[in-house]
Amino acid sequence: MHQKKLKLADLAKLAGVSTSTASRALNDNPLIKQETRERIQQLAKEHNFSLNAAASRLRLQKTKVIAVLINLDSETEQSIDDPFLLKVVSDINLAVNRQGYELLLSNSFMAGDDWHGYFIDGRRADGVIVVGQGKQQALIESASKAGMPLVVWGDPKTEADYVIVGSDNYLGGKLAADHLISRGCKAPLFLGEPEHAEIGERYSGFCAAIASKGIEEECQLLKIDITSQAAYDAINLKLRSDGLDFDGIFACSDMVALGAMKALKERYVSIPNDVHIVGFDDIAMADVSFPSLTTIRQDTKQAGELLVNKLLAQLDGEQVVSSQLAIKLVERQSS
Amino acid sequence: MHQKKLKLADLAKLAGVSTSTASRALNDNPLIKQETRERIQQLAKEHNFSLNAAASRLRLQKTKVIAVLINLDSETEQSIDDPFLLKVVSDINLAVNRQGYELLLSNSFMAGDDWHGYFIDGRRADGVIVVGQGKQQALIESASKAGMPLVVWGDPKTEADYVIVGSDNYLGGKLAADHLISRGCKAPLFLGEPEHAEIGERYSGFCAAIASKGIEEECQLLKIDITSQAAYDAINLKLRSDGLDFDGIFACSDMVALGAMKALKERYVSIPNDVHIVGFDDIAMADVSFPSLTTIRQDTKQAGELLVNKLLAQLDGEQVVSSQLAIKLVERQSS
DNA sequence: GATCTTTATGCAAACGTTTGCAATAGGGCT
DNA sequence: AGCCCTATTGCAAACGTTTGCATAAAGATC
Repeated sequence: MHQKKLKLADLAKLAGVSTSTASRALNDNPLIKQETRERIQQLAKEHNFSLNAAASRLRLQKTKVIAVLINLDSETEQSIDDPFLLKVVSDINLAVNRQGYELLLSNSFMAGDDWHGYFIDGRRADGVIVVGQGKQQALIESASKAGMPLVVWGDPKTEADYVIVGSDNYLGGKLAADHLISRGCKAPLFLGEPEHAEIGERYSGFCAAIASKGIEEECQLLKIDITSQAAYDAINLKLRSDGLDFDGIFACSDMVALGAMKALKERYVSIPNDVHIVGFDDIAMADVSFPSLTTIRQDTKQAGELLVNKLLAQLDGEQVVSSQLAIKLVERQSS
Repeated sequence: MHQKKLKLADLAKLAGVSTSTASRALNDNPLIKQETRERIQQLAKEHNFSLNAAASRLRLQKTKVIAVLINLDSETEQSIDDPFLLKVVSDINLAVNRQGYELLLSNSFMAGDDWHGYFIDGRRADGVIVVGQGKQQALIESASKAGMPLVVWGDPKTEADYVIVGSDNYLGGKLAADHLISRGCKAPLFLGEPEHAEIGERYSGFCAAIASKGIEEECQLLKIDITSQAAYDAINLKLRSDGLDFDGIFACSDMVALGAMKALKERYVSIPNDVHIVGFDDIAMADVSFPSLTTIRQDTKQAGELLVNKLLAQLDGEQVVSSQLAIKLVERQSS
């Protein structure tokens, strides 16, 4: 078993100095003689000493913690299933750590209605990153109004008085449409729910590109949930009722694209000969599927870093604005 | 902006009681008259009051936090890519929350070498759940020896003096092999690295079933990393050098299976006619791939709950032992 | 040698809870 | 009236840091 926990005072006694000196030494305060500092740090290491974070946070009124708030499906309280969002969280985690902060993984269930109260007043975190397309606009709004340091992963073009980081969804939609057209598509189909802000932008970009080629007559929109199952079902249904009246698909996410692909393949629709498909996200699966999936890549690593940096800048009192990540078309076999 | 943060003393003053009464009231302590309790709780709600978690933790010597330690690839410091592990984390999150605890998402990079010191002495968490096949056996061992409350996601058959929760990998391997054989496979191939504990068990179960049918002569093992890319490359290479000298694959994970499937499809090997495939995990993609993937389902929801419950039991001083989760063969088109 | 800097350290208060113990009031009983 | 018992509340200490201010020692300047 473990020996009794050392407190700073014990360490100080061991070193023959006062607690204040020990504290300053561990924090590398230049007020303390270099030599003393090193001696105490060495001693701390030998004894596996660690500061009590609770005490430290109480005294400093800072936690060195960033909370990541994942919007759960409020109906089912389901955990997130979309691999893309989980990847974003994972990359945020790394970025947070690189800055010496810790990551509190939370969700709408824990945080309740008063996010500022829970996280900030409750001294659980210094700031919050919100991830995931929730219907929680109102809660975000009011937390932001209450002065909670906050950055949101979403569509950066959205008008809001809080900071948003996200991809250039409009351009993504445009690129996807241009690509489909360049492949000879005459009757492209958009698969997704444009009411959702990010997807709405993708749809706008998509439509703009389509319109500029004058083929908007033949362009269709199929509103579905952002899951592969929904895409699979929707495409199946559509093929049964309308037949194959489209020759290209732009799916609002890779998971959606893969669901659609499966439905098509089951009915022996050839990809990309009969239907060209473009997805969005570039999750790992996009490269592994057969045929591999052409898609618009979102840079999650950069996203994580940007989200964190902007939040920390806010904590430093800087004025911060929303910003947009570059996206990139990755051509593969499906188109 | 936000009004100045209320402290418990302020709330007490507003209610016309002492701090101690207010504290007890908020914690629903029966020492306080029911009516007073309700009045104070009501008042707290009205003023969006929340207790300072730092102060509370300092006083209580408890954090009500559980840390989840994800073993990063120590070489590349890459974030996790495997959708299955991320799903496990996500389900742990829910289970943790349901118990009224919070989740600190951490990794080997932050925790350093002295996990007990960092998490427990540092009062960052009350206990730790380790996820992910790290080479960190030694660190786990010593943290456990130091008395750190700990549960590990891994292979529960492994001899260890800490508590492990995981699926019945041996049985999973057996089921997979039996299934392949029942489909007429005569020359099955195992895809994965048996040095890894969990995969080793799957391989043992697989071999046992194969041997009982007397076809071990034709059985092959292809050692690869647990990524779809590695599987894709390995199968490609094998087809080129040996030709198609197997008629079934048991992949150590779904991602691996999907990588293998892609390589086969590109060479027009028919699935399941020429080669039957069984994966492991049952990630969302297994159902969406084409053909959909037969696989051994691991129950991540139950895993999350079991991991958390066992950890909390340890915190309550109970004696806890490793345990095994039931798995299930999910038959789909690939076999 | 007296005064002023500079350098290095220690003292003690404060951060906001929780809780053992003491205190008070009210009621029932003899 | 005196006593005990119960129900409810308050006082004050403690959790382990960090930091403004005071102090002490040593060197620099006149």
